[in-house]
Amino acid sequence: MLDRDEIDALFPPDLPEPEHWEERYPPRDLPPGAMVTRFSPSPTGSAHLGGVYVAILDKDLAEQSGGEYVIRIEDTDQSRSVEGATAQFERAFGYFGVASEETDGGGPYGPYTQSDRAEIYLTYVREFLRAGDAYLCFATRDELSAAADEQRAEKVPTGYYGRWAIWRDASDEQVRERLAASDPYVVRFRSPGTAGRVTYTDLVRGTLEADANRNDVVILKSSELPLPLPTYHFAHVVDDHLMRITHVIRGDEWLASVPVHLQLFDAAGFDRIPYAHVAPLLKAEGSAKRKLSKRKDPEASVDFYIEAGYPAPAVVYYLRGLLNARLAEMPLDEALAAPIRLEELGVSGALVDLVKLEGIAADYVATLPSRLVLDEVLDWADAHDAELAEAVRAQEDLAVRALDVERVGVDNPRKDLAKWSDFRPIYGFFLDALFEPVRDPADERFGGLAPEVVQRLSRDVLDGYQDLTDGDAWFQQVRTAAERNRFAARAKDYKQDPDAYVGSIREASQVVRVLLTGSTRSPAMHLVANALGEDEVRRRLGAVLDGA
RNA sequence: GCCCCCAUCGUCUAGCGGCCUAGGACGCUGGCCUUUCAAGCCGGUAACACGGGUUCGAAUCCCGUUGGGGGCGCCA
Repeated sequence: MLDRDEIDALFPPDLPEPEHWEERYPPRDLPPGAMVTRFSPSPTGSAHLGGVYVAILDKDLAEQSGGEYVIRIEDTDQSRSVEGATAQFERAFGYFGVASEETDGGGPYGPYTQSDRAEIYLTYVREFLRAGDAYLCFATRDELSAAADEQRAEKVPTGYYGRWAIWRDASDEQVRERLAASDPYVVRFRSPGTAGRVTYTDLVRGTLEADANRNDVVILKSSELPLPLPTYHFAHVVDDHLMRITHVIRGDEWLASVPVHLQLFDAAGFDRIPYAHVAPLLKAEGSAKRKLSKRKDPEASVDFYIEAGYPAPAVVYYLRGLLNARLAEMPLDEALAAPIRLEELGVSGALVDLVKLEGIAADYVATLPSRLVLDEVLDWADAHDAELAEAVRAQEDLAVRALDVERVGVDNPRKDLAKWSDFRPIYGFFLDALFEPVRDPADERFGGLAPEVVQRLSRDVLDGYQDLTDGDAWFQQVRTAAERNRFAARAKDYKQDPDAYVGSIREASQVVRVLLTGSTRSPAMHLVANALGEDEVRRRLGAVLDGA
């Protein structure tokens, strides 16, 4: 082992001792049972839905216990950091209500971005080196991959251990020689290396057992790097200890690394921190399921939900229901306020079901007053659909009236809006700027009726048309025009004797609907007509006569 | 190749040895209501992966098989 002077010479001369950090980040003064959790995303692109999923858990647990919820940015792989990712995170976390007070810009345990904490890690790396719990490794990438090939060929576990751990027991002379030559090195943990098994308790899965770690993992990356940073394993141990985290909640892809982490905590002399490993969000692929992937699945990115304008409470409610099934059975308001319980988390991953989310979102939007819906639509449109924003602002009162149709004063409001982007296809026809009059009497939306019939119907409805507010009276105008054109006045009449008519009242109604809305689906026609006003109704019904 | 985790309707799940002829919700589907489309209401469809044990008794416990997921990086 190198002399202490030689080890210290590898580090900045003014590097603090561990005591310095221990004092700077003292144990938190919190009530008993308070949980301190942390959400630690990597800024490698847009935020992942799975991140929001875990963050909801983290934040809820901290808040319900009177603890703290920390957001820490894990950017120890500088080459993968994406410009602007942190800003995007902030927007996304704000949208879904999982932002934190304790992150960069606030909080006594900062900085909260790992690349800003390099000095802290170095203190502890030096400490490991001094204690002989770590050593310098000059192995090249080629040597490492050759070792792995060999291990696979011998059908033994891959890794840096045993006779493949070529620098573990290297002589001081060898090390000094490489150091003198300024060869790049990494710092590796000297694993206790004992064979055997470890058992530990996971808060989600209970007692787990695995082979003890004997792999000398890298704890500090290459000395070649402009800023040598630790690997995840080491940063996790140091940060979660110094930030006084009480519960490490993370994706279950980390399960296999627990034996390493446990050894690192022990070697550092830190108290172990309980783990809760959360199953990932899944995506169906054919009959198989796999982890929701940001690369392959657009719905894995939180931007997907923000861009489509899914209301945040609906998404959060859905995610909470996946976390704890109990919450999915409760009404939204109640479920958002109810605590999430760690012990109720499922152990196998859940499929993200967009159909179910749509249903939840539609139910939620149906509970909102029209004015509020429109405000949300406008907020969304300002960022994602400028044309819609302009069209709505030009006729805001009409837009509110449009939303009122079959929403206000009824027992069962329409559930036709799941997300803000739905407004345009469903209510856009109300707005002059977005409505495209139907001029072609042969348009396929009329369901194949003869163009002359379409035109005659339109003309007859128009003849003496009144903007009646009584639904039956209003519709009587359509019925009269329909009868005059040999449509059955009632669906039943048509059913009894189809040959006596050119069609039923249904087809005739559809013609009027299409002329009025451009769509084969719409809220009750007389309400639409009332909202539009008589002049506009006449304009729209008449459009199909222009060519005649 | 080695290691770990998981396994109830299409989906989310209830179930923690007898209350299970397996319950609920979403979906799908039939009907009712309705001038259309929704909404609403009523009904239907559909699962304990397989094979061995243990037990008077197993969806529940044990073993194995199969299937799925994850890990084995100077990525997190």
